[in-house]
Amino acid sequence: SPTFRKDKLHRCNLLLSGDACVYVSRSTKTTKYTYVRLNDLKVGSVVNVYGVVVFFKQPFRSRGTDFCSSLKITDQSNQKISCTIFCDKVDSHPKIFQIGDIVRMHRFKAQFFKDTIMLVNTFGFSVMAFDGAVGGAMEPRTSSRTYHFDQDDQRAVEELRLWAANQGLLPLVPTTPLSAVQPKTYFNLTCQLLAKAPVDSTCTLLRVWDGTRCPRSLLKVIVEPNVTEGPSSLSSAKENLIANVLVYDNHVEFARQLKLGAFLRIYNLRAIPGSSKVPGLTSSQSEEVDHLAFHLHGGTAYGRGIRLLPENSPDVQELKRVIEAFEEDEDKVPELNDSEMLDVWCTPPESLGMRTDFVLMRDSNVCCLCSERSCSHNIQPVTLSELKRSEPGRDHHVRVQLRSYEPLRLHQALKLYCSKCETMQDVPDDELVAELFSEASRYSGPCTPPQWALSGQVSLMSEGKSKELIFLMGATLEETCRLADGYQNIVPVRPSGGHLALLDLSAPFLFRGRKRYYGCKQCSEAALTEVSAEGVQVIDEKVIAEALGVQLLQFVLLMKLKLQDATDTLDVFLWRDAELFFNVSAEDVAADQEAQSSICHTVESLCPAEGSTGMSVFNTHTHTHTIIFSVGVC
DNA sequence: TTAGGGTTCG
Repeated sequence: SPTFRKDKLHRCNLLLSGDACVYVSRSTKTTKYTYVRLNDLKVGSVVNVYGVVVFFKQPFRSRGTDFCSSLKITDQSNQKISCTIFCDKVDSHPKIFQIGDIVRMHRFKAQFFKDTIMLVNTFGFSVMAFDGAVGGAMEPRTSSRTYHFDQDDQRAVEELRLWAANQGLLPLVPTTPLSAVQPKTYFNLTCQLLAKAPVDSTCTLLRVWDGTRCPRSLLKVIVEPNVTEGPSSLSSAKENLIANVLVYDNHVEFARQLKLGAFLRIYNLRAIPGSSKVPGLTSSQSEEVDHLAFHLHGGTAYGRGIRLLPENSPDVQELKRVIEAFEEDEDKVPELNDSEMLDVWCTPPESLGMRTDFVLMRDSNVCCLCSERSCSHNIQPVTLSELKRSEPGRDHHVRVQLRSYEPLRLHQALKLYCSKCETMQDVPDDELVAELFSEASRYSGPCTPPQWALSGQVSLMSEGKSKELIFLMGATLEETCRLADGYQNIVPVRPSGGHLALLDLSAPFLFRGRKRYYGCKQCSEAALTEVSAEGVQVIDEKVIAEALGVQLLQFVLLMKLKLQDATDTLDVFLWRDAELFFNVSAEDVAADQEAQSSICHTVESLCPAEGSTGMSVFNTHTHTHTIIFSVGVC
């Protein structure tokens, strides 16, 4: 089509009939982009530029329909240029982490505003960001599936880094640890989110930490436990490190979307000494005077905002090291050293049997929905130290407190289990899956779909197609998910050796609504064959997995709990009966927010608040190498 | 279209 732009990706719906077949080729010829210096912008021209960020605002919701980012950049010409980006997709905005980051901007229009020239994005724009440190990672931060980045780009980034370093543009301390926060100052904080709670419609509480201890006592904000997302109580050592951050107004929406365990950078956070009134408090906070409160005021002045930092960013890696060091220190258990525990944590469960491990089940007394347990409840409780000395193969009751649990981030408790080879693995994160989709769509070539497959157009939001199976090629993860909203069964495929094949099995082989299904790499012998709907009411994941030669992986929950009584502590694993214990299915947990919240509530209700004498009774049954607990509450 | 850097209601 003449309306297609060369070297651009175009998306279109194709309606094919009969044996019609369409090949869409992508040019491998690369365009040479030209970049202009910031002192050479002509009003009205659309340009590509490189620059060092000297000021930025994270994307914020504008009064229009888009998010808006605001930057000021400079380059070797020393000209400082303001840039505005409007885009409804936050992901398309520049991912700026700190002053001194480098950006590459394509298709920005130079225009006049208040007697000065500035840049605004135009149709087809793209933005990339890079670490600004000399010798830093060259990996571009971009959401683009396909992007152009060659040696010239690398050189441009390196040159800007050197220049910026000589100009002293990189801040010496981009963020301040809690241990160095001064009262009455504004600072940037890199931290992990442990819990959050809405305070009122204009204010949300974020409980964060960075593993360092603020020498000043911190404001203790108490909100109703039932509105808190995340653990309502933590060990006192950990509690002392937690900063309560109150975020207001426009930041509330962003805060609401944050997931527990996320790594954040909060910009322009204000440390306020002394008492301050906090809405919705249930304790007499105002009497406390010598404490620091942290406020993220409303508005975007001075770049106020919050950004989610990716796990692989160097700052997050460093933060994790500090946090882990603290946790290791706190978690020292005499009978098991940390590396041993870590081994277990990362070891498939079949080898857990080689150790004295414990699996918890929830007792019928706790929750009426649970089935009756076979153990009897007139067994006298034993202490943990007695239990540890006992021979395997016996039933026990123990009266203990649940001191802590891991992982704090629920999604890490969710694992994929292969019943055939009995191995367990983490659920691949979206970033990895998206990359697999993107990889699969990059390889094109002649491809003959099997005779039984019909090619054609699909429209979104089709209902009642429970017997339909769609093989989808060349779509992104996002597109696949969107399509899965309307279709029951979607199998992503890629061309391979002239035929259709499944994607790498690290990616889900099947999407059914919000649910994703994975196959075992080791045990599957995947081949694309026709799935017969005959004799079945609904084509479900089992039918499809079997037809495709995929060994279906099962969602399971794995948690580590630390039990404590007056005599000892005991680390126990909750695995085989985790679903019964929580009264949710792991598969639902993978796709359903409500199931996730239900687990949080259960764990929190069993983890007694600091100083409480609340006790739980755990009934245990030991056999060979595993002790099974059945839990009741007294 | 929106914003167009420049501290707060809390």
